[in-house]
Amino acid sequence: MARIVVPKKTTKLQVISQNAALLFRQKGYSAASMRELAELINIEAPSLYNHIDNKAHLLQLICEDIAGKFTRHLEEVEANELPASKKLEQLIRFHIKMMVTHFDALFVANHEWKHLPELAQTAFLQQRKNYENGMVQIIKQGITEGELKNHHPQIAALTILSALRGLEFWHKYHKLVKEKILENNIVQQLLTGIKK
Amino acid sequence: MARIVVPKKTTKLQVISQNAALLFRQKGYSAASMRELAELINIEAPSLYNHIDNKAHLLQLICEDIAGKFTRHLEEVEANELPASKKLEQLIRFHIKMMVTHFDALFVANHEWKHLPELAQTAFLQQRKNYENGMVQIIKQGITEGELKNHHPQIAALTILSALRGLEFWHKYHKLVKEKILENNIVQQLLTGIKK
DNA sequence: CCTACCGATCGGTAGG
DNA sequence: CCTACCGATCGGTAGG
Repeated sequence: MARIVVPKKTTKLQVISQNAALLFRQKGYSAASMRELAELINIEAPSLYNHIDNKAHLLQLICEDIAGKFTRHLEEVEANELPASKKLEQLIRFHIKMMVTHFDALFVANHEWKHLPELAQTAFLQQRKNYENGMVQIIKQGITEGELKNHHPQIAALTILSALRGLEFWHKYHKLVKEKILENNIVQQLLTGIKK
Repeated sequence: MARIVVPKKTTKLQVISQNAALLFRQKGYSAASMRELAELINIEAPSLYNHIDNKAHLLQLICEDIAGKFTRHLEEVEANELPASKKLEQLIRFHIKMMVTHFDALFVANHEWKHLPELAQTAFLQQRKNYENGMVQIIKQGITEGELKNHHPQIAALTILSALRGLEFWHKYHKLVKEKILENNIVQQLLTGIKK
């Protein structure tokens, strides 16, 4: 039997949504026009609608992709039996990796989800909430096991998550500071603080 | 001579810009229309232009006000001779206070500054950069004096600032968790970390 | 502060 | 994938 090779083809829809992520990040979802997007990929604006339903549909693709990646990673982390601090470290490093490899889409998901249609927005926020809850559980585990300080677990999770969400402007330091150094500094600071 | 009493009058411009901050936060600058804004304060849209030059001018007022408040506070903190950790604590607590008292405007300044006209945007980013540099200097001072860990000062400053910028979704917890408890948790976590 | 209104631009459709 | 085009909405002005 012949080996079936599935070529890793980039579909037109993928090209469109990648360029949409770039454009939405640069100008914001509302200020970005479908005509600009079309120009980026050298077609006329109406041709976009052979691949997508409407503008919001594009935003939905971007946000769902990002949410799915984080959700799946959390599940992987939860599946392993590790100390809480190790799990947190894995989550933190994944955030940094995503910021480097999926900068535009992650930025858009973080900033433009308010413009999602109602159903998609509800689903997106639910996944976000689940992710947050997962981190809270890990922190509770760490407190129970005596590894972490007895902080308010939800505040602790939100503080870490908001620090990571702010990773955006670390993107430009990515060229100035070696990535691993950046990553290790952030991990260390979020886990053990800055004070001696 | 008669005592001159200056009444603390809220000008129409202030009413407009407060409502603009609310609207820009809720819908984003680009998606918010001047007609909606006018409706919020029960006048017709063209009447807005008796008080402002244009839509961008409103965004400018909001961002400049926020930037000015942070800049002045930093200068106050720098003027006192205190250990670096105390200075950082003051900055952190001020951020939290601003998030509670100027939520809309701070949110808009953080999220919508990209839509500022070029000159205003340059000035805004310069003030932000100065603020960041001020925090870096404080961290360097703390390292020199042996009080803080020898972290990369700029990464440390950006990590703290991005955590604080994410304060947005703590706004809703403000009713659930007592403000001082929230504040103390955040200060402690950012300074000393979560790990035992 | 209002009415009346304008030019520009938008997302999207029809039809091929 | 294109040309031709539409209805809606936008920021803003004129004139009082």
